[in-house]
Amino acid sequence: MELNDATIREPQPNRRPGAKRVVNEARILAAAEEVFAEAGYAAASMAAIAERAGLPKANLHYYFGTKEQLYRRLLDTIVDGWQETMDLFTADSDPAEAFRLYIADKIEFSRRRPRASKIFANEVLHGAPHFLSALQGRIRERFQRHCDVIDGWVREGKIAPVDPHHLFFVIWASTQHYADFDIQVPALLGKKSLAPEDYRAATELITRMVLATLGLETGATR
Amino acid sequence: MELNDATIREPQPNRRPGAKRVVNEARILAAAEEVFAEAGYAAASMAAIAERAGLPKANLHYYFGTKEQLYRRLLDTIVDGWQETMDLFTADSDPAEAFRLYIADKIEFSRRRPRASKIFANEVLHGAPHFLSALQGRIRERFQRHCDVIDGWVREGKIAPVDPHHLFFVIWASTQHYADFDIQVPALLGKKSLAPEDYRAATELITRMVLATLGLETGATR
DNA sequence: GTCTATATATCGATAGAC
DNA sequence: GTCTATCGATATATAGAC
Repeated sequence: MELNDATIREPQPNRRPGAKRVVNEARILAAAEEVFAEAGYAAASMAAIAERAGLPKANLHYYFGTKEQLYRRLLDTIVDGWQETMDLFTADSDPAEAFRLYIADKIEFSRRRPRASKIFANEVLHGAPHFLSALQGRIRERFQRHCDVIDGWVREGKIAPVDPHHLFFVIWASTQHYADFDIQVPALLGKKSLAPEDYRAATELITRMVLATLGLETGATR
Repeated sequence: MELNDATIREPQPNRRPGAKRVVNEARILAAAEEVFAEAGYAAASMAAIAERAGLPKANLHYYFGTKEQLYRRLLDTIVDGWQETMDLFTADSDPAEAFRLYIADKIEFSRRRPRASKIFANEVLHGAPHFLSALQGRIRERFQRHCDVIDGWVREGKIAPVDPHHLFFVIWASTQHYADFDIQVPALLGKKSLAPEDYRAATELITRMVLATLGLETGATR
């Protein structure tokens, strides 16, 4: 379709066809992330998402079909970038530096996108009905390869013997705790919300715990 | 009321009056723990709880009034026993032994009552609407006293310097992970469900991490 | 105390006018 | 493409017979 007078009735004639779809889908996804994180999948309502997106409820179904399709689209985008961070665990990377960067990255994600972390936590908490097959399939396969790298470091004597699976479970649990429990943590610290120094304290403690366990502690805790 | 012929129409005449109430409330609470854990508060239905308890839906309202009252009763009983375990952190207890026992106890709770842990996690995850005031009040006060004990150990040189708040956050996150994420953990391990040795591996790793961080590692990892 | 029947509200999803 | 009106299902809660 050419951009001539025939397109004059289009709301934004200077954009390519479908531009409005892109904008509206982004608005809906942003609203959906908020509502799904606050309420959970089952309790989230399409009406609430529509209201927060500033669109009629029927538009959501026009763009995404069903509530489940909208949710899965959101869940996929969250998890896709999830494992990429783990790619810094390669056979020839420096163990201490790799764990340092990984933990800092995970805490930073908890600070910047707590809602994404909460959506994932809620999904797993209630049996991962939309995600179990991926978890048993591609997610596990990639996770196992990263664990193999850690096992290699152990065999080479670069780090103390450790079960990499459980080590990652502890790192994930600890770092994601600062997103998923971001109501409880400041409440127990007697604060209204978490400040940058709280995230820094968490990063340093978790890093120190991991490095000490692996015999990589360089001495001072900084 | 005497146990004479006048009581013959009672279903269980040998029990005291109100015994049936006790039995039915227990059945309802047990069913509610399952349904609330699987679905979350908002998505759990009184009909589902009634079905699992083997009682008509109206009986639940007769015994507990509203869905929220039933939920709060359940939440309170869960959290009440929660902090008691922390009482083994006293000024004159042995630090290494206290953390060893505490972590083992937390993992054992995750293994035996994963649903209780999930109900609590779901509550906090979605803003703790039924629990925030307790969290900012009595829970925090008691937590702070336990943190003061740890601070005392640091001043006396019994353990390496550490922020007790964040240390407990990491311990809670790691131990409760094996309940709240009990779908993900076996899936990533390539198992159908967690075996006793998995919980033992988790306990030993978390204990080792904490003791190493506090300078309490006795040498061999066992 | 127990349970059927139902009131009222809200859910996801869609038909159909524009 | 957009939005109003509405359908059928399901939610919490309760009235009232037993």
